[in-house]
Amino acid sequence: MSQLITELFKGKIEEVLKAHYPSLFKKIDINLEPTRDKQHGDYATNLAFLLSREFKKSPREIAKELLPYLNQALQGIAQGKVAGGGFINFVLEDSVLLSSLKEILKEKERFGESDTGKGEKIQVEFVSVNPTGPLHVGHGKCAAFGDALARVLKKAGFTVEKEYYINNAGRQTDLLGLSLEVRTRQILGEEVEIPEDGYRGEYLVEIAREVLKERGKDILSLPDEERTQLFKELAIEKIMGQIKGDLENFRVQFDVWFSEKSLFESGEVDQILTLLKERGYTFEKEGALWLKTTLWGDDKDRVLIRENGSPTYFTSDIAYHWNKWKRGFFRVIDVWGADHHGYIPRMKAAIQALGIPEDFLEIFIVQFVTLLRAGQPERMSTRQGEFIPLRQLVDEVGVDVARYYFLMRDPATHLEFDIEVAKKQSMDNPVYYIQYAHARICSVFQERQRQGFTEYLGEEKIAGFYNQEEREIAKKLIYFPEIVKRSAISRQPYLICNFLYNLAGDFHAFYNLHRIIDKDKPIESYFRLVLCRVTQIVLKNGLDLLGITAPDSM
RNA sequence: GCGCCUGUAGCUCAACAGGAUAGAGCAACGGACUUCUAAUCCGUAGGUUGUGGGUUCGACUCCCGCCAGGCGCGCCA
Repeated sequence: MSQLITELFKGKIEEVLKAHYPSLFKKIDINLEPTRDKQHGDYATNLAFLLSREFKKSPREIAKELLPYLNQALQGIAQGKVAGGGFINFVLEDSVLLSSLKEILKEKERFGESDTGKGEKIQVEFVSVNPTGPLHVGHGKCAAFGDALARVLKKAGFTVEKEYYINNAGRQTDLLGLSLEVRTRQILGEEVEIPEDGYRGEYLVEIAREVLKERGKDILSLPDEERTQLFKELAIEKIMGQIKGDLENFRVQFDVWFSEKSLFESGEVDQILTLLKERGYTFEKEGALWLKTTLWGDDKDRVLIRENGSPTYFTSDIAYHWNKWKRGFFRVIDVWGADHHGYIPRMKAAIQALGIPEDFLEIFIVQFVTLLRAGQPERMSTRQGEFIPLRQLVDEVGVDVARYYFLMRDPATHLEFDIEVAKKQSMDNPVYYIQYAHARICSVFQERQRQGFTEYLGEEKIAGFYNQEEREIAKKLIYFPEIVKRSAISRQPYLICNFLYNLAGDFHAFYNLHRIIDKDKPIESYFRLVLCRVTQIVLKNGLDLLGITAPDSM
């Protein structure tokens, strides 16, 4: 894989600093970034501002001093100029851009990869919805985020495992089983009511019908304990089946489906309790066993074992994270819905109570989605049985659009998702804008076929840019691996969305201004076709990271 | 009351771990298809970055106070 351009750059700048400012070179965090304004060249550094503090000289003066050395070190890569109050602006040599394009041609679908992650094992656990109902739109946002994040991390050189934690133990699942039994009885005409905290969603009626069809009504005459257990298992099995189906339909696949129940069966929950007791972080009060989470900044201590002797969800969660730790991950990332954010301090505390470094666990909170339809907000809550299933949204707008809308923003912010806008196949819709660029390129290649313009002129004919628009595209393309890297490190897949959107914009602008295939100018045409090919590769690779298709025609 | 998230153009959002004149799309207005997909492009207009202080060469960005909205504060999960 090719070296990241800014890293190459920074290495050279460091050499200069080392040679001329040896005392400072370690202290300074070189900031080199692509310029926002083309007038300022391709890359800029604020180095002189940082040095001026130490040397008590004006930044501009320092920049001027530094410039000859930098230009010498960057010979053949870029040349700099001093601008503004002390910025040093660099213009990349065309030859660097051109050779990078050739590398993209060679790397194809691998382009964008880097060794940022050094193969470190990292786990992304997401969705992990209680199997008490189908996935709704909010879960979709978690699913899109977790999945894209995993893809991005992998591209950046991490070894990634995607995991779903199945909450198949505890009181909620008991209630679920009970609710299903009630629904089944209701179908048979019995006058029974769903328990107060039970699940009232229509989906249980459906499942009840299935159960009756498959098992017959004899199921209801089984002995109490057996019957309760069976209804619980059936409910979980059916609902997990639905959830898996919904996720697959949404192009989300998991490497591991981890069962909460297994933590009890393996004795890990008991082990964790013993461990915490041994470490001296537990105490008894009011008949319950508590963990001193306040030692690590939690608001209050938390119950591990209830007065009635049963462990809380928190306890199995601790065992779960202990299990993750034992599996040798370098980091684990939990993606949680916004309603769980109050849970973060206690989980972080638990990690530390176990003696695990705090930064082992990263928790990302995904804020809610507000669905709009004709200006009417639609609310979601699994408990009340009022929600828009993910499946329904996907049926309406498609997987590509749904995924893109969920991914295009920082998940920590509230998302307004207007179904009507998303359905429009128009410029309101950024997904189509990006996909359209890809389809257009495909169509250019079809046109090439039709015109019989198929001769291969060879790399040596890639001589130089014919206009500014081509150069802009090339500049953007070579930055893709760095965007992937940044996206991975900051855990923000939406950077990929922004990048692709801008790249598509540059391509559309180029396309409208310049004829690509011109039989009278074969070398020029050939170069532009190469540029198209390379753009196509990057668009495709970027869309892959988002789990979105790159259509050949639209 | 406490905690977390959010506040940028009429609307939806950018601004890359403080950088140069705060940018896109939509909506409005005006242009570009006998030529590789007009789901596109080009242009005009639109701003006291919620508000008051502070930190510094420089603040949408960091710190403190206020205001507004969302969410959470169970021996539920």
